[in-house]
Amino acid sequence: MLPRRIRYFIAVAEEEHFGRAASRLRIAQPALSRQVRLLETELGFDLFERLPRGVRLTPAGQVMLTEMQALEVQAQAGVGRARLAAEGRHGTLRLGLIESVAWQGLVPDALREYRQRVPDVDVSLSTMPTAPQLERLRQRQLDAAILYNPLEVEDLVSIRLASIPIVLAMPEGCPLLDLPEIRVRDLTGYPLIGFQRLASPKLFDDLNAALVRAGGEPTFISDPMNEAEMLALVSMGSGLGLANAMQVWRPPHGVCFAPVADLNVTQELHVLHRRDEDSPVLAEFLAVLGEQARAVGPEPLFDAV
Amino acid sequence: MLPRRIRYFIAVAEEEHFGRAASRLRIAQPALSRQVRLLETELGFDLFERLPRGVRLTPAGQVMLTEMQALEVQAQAGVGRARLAAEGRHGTLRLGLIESVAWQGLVPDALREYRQRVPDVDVSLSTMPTAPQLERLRQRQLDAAILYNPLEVEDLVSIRLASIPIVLAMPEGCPLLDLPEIRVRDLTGYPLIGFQRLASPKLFDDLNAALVRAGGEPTFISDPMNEAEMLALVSMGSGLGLANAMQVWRPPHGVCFAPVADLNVTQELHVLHRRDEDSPVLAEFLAVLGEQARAVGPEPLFDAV
DNA sequence: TTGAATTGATGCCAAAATGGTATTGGTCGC
DNA sequence: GCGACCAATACCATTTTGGCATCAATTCAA
Repeated sequence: MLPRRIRYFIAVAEEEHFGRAASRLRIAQPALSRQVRLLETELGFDLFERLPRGVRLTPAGQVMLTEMQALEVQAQAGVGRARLAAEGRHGTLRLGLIESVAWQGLVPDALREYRQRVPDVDVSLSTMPTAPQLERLRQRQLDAAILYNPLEVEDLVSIRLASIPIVLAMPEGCPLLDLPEIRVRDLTGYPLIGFQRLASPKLFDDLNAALVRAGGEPTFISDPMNEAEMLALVSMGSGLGLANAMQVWRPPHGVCFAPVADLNVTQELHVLHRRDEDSPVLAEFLAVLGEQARAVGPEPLFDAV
Repeated sequence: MLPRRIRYFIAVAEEEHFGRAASRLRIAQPALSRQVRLLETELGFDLFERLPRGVRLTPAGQVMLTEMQALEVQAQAGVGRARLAAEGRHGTLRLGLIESVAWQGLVPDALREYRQRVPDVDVSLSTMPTAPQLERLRQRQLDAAILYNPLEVEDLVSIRLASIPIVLAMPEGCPLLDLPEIRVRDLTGYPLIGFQRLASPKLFDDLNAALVRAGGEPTFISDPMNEAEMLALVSMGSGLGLANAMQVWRPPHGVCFAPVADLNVTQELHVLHRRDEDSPVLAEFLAVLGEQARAVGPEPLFDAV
């Protein structure tokens, strides 16, 4: 990865002998002689002293040799790093995700496995809501996004990773906790804390449909901006909430979770990336994520609750 | 000073556009296209993503760009240093010298001036006796040697720098110090400390001849190995010594120096180098030495005593 | 002292690499 | 759909590089 003439110079300088250098380079001696002469002409100063018998490096030649040998090493290393990047074993993976998925389970497991497999890749994590993730993904500020229920992402590739069930969030001491099994009907009479449809339209609609179908009569008493706010209200005893099962791993103080037997609503965890993105760094990450998703199974968190 | 294809790659990567890169490189676009393709084939991985409109660097290409830009800088710098060396403004000057000449006067002045003039040259000083200096000079372990009265150096170039007078070394309180002028005859009766002829044959012979000619009757009482040992004996009050005037600048404790008016013996300070040595680093150093020698004059140290 | 051996340089031609012009194929914007 | 844009391809010219034979200078040995 150095110019031919420089490689030739290094060979002659190391051998201090045109003949030996030529055979080492597998070219004829006159050709080598000429290339070195041309290099000297190009540089404007001599690299070798021509002695009656053999050659010797000039002081400038000695400096040149040292410098060019160092350059060769750096060139090799540089190409090596580029090759690692081409193989996905070096580079940067910019990953956006919903905060709660990073706590436990599939995503952190996959990240741990990925870092172990390709330790030279820098993984940059940014937790943010769905909309900003999609925006940054399209703007090439992220390489992949992990979020729930993606909508209007025909321009992106979306891979389903897992179904995360919806669980009931109750304040401590809630009578429902004593039931062997909670069903939708049991919720009748309790105030329910909802959320703005805008925050997650599909979940909102799924929940409403499921609650009605199961014979419940949901009474939503407020609509906080996000899941954390909702859980805060639950914790204050304002009512019950329906939350993503991932919250189980970091229950807010004074909040208990339990599955609702006949509420068959899930959030679909997806990983998304640009359709034109073919980086091996990303490909490897997607592969690891896929393996982990298959290993964990389709509904990993129900049992854990 | 990088392979053509690498330079081309850098241009295209920086422009992210083959047409612009081609005109910047003053070649036609198809030629550039082909060279980049060939580079990719050679490397075994792609550097650019070909989009319907324009190109974009792959992750490997981005790494490659960074690496190759750094390489270009290092290559430039390396050739620059070699060029400096060719102009004598960079490199290494390995100088051997007799310890005492480095203390004051011509040699340190010249070194100071030289370092100021060509600050990029590393000067390596080794103080050693005459014989090892000549040996190492011939073995190319030194570039120049500064010593007294060189003999049998027909294979080397020898340039006379200065005549250093011989002065009388006396212990403190010596009665001779009260004389307005010391002459050889005054030394009669004092024990004289000599030195082994082998250490400096010419000085030994010169001194003997001069002492006899001036009517003295030298009585040598011992023959130490070198000047430092001799001065130590003088300091102990064992007798008087005849020393190189350079010693004046670092008088051993309890030793006083004075010229001997009618002892017209000098040591000739020479700089020597190999006959085949044409390094600009050396040439510049010799020039500085020559200037300093002319500036200081033929017998600089007599006045200083 | 002479002749063989060694070593790098030179002359000449062949091969390979590189460059230029014309053109194609694909996509975008109007 | 038409023109503009952009890179790729085809084909030929030019430049660079390589090989072979030979030379020139010097060394070494007989």
